[in-house]
Amino acid sequence: MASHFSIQAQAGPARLGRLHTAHGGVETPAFIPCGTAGTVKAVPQDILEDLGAQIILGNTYHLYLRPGPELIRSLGGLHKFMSWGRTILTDSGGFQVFSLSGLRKVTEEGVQFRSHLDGTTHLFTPERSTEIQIVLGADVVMAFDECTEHPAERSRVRDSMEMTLRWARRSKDAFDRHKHEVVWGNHGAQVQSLFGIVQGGMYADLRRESAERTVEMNFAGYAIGGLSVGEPREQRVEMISAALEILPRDRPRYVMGVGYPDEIVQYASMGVDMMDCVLPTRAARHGMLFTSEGRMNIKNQRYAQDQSPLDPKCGCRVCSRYSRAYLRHLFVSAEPLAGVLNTMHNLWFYLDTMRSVRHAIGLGDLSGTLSGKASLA
RNA sequence: GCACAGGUGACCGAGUGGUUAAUGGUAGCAGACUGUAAAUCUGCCGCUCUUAGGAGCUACGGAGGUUCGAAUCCUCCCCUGUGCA
Repeated sequence: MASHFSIQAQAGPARLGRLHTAHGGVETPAFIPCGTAGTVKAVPQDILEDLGAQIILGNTYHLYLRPGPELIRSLGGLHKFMSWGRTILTDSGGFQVFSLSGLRKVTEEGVQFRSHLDGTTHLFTPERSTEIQIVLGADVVMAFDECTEHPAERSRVRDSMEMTLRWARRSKDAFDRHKHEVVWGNHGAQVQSLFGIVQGGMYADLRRESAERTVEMNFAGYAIGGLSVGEPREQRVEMISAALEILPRDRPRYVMGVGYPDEIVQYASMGVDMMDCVLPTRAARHGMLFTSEGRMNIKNQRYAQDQSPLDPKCGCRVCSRYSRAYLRHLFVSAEPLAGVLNTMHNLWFYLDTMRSVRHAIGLGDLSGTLSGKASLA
């Protein structure tokens, strides 16, 4: 059996749902912390569980380069390797086609990367990416796509989109071909599922077409990719709307790489079920914290003697125990604990925001959630 | 006391006649961060004015001097380090 998705309540276009995988349920709308290299940076797995993360994201490209899929397979798969018993979604490496643009060459066959670690050359194809993700043991496998750069001419976006569609087909074929080859632990059955990815740049009609043609391939879920690449927010919303028009309502819909707290609330209210973003974790390590009052930079001089918690309205372990003055001290002193505590807070803020969103959808009214939890940029 | 070596902006440390308010670091102040090449990157960082461009002032231990022009050359003095007495 493959993982499946069920919807429990709706509030307008927003849905309260549950994604079932071999590693437990994921209540949606869900925020997915990014754990690129087999770790959500700065946070131990047990704390991640305490924060309420039900799913995390791993990255095929990074784990492939180091420590390598065969090593992870030999150690029992990514879940066991990193001691994470809940759901894992792996990104295919498609985003690295974008972010490592100076280190790769794209052809129809796939993408040739020069490793950012040691300069060696590696070929990623839809087949290879899919196989690696299967070997890693990801619960949700992402199709290998090209995250198109922005801005881009329409013809360039169309070509890129067409290639992503062909790569989606190849990913799907590879997935169907291999998915019974790997049997993990006590589950006794292969229970991974594959999501397709909608592209189409900043052209709404291309977004719709990409969605239609991706849906024709019948994936377990659908992602909307190629966003948060420098476009204005209104445009992003427009592209998400265009794709959501087409994507089936009975499958999970996942917007990749977003966003600020108020953004994820907004997208959830539009009917998006899953979102991931490095922002809360990266920003935390850089001293930027999200609070009910907006964002704050903990390194600011004005917090040097501030004995109050980061966010008086926050229920997280960091806010209930440590002062702004102490957190500032840790950050300014470059103490590793600064990154740990800051990340714990930011992730709690995101995950708690999603809990509020789910609660509101359950009550049938999302109206208060946006303003109540939003941390404006 | 003698001999070397030095004294540069908050600190460390380049510069050895003009393009030098003075390279780089550090510290400080602020900003950015969206499927993580990110515990990273960017800006500011002598003082006073200015709407911008900019203007004025002060500054390379101290005091003199040479020169059109000195952190840079000369003289004397003060101080620091090392070595010898």
